[in-house]
Amino acid sequence: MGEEYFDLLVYIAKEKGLFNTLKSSTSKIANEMKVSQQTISRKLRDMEDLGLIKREVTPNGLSISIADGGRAVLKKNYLELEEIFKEKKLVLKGIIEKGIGEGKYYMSMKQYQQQFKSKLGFDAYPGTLNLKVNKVEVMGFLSSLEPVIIEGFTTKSRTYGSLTCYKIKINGIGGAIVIPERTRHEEETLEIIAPVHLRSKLNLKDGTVLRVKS
Amino acid sequence: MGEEYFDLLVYIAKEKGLFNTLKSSTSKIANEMKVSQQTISRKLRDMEDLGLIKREVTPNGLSISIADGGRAVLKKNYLELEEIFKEKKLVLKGIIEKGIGEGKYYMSMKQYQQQFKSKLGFDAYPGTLNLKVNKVEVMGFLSSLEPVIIEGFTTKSRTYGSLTCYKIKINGIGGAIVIPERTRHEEETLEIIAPVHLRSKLNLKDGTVLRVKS
DNA sequence: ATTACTATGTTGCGAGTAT
DNA sequence: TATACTCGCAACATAGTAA
Repeated sequence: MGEEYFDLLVYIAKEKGLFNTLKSSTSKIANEMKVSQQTISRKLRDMEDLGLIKREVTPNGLSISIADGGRAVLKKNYLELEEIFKEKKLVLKGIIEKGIGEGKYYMSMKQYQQQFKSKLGFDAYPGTLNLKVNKVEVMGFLSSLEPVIIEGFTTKSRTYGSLTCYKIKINGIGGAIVIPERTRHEEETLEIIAPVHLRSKLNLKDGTVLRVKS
Repeated sequence: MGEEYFDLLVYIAKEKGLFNTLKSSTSKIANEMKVSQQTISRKLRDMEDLGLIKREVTPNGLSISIADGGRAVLKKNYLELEEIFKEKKLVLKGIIEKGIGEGKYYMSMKQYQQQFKSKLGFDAYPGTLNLKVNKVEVMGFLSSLEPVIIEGFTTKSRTYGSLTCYKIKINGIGGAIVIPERTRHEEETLEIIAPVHLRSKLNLKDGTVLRVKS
């Protein structure tokens, strides 16, 4: 292939862009790229043969510009990487888990409820749906969403931490993923809130596969 | 460095994104990338050692996901290429040349003038300013601009070809670069039109260096 | 079927040096 | 100074095959 020419092609393009001519020397480029002068000399000759660059040798240096072939290689790689980074995961898959009851407890606090209403736009049903998910998939899914911070508070009996929420849709119903402060990073269960009791409304059972969308 | 792992990293990321796990086999990947099974096997092991991927070997295949190091490499390359492709040359430098008179001739045709007014937004002064420029710089400059096509027409005496125009600013005055149809590709002189006589308005003389902006 | 070892090609790198 | 040879060595790729 031609993988070994890519870095040098990027170097040239970064120096003077895709269309201008770079006046330099093999030793100068070699120094900056931390390889030998001989390697740069050989690579540039090879790249010229491959139609990646145009090259003109003068007594005291080189004139290098990127040829159509080189631009094509750069663009191909750019588009591939753009595809990778611009792709945002729109659906998260998980399996319904038996709730452990804690969600119901803190969900009922009016200090949280008021913020759910004002920041998420709905009165949350007092309880959470637990969804077992793949940790890395969650990262990809959440990374494209805007976090909504629900502030914590303290009562005379205990302290309630802040919550990070992400608005989602569950079978068309607007809800949110709720991640309590200081959740273990290895956590593989997400808690989901919604204005209705999702379990009965959507007839969900433990083990059901559920897809939520952003 | 690690240039030889880049293509494989891109392959994995394209398959399943930056966060999901790819279940495949060394021979399947080798087939698709047109290298040997042994090479893929070795490279994946190396990439795991380098912290580019996470890898799990099972009796009937592999689970591969991209690690933080791999994401860093991909992102670095993405940002470099984005810089190269997103950089739009905003200024084009040239030297005022003596006009050859032809511009003035066709500029006065009302069939062109009507289109200048409707498509470029100004009545063009009947004459062009000739600017000697670097061919490759022109390509970089024009590639980021929207071409405006002025249709050709035929009179009883001759045919007037279509013109490709690019709106620009010359010292703050809105004008356009005009490239006649079938211009020689090696042409190094651009013709510029504007609503005023640029030469007198801007006190330009032959040999003056002029910068036009998009 | 897998992955990955060993042995053997092949290619790339760079020190020395010619031009 | 510059580019670009030659050539010894190291790195990479692959065929065969073990596990």
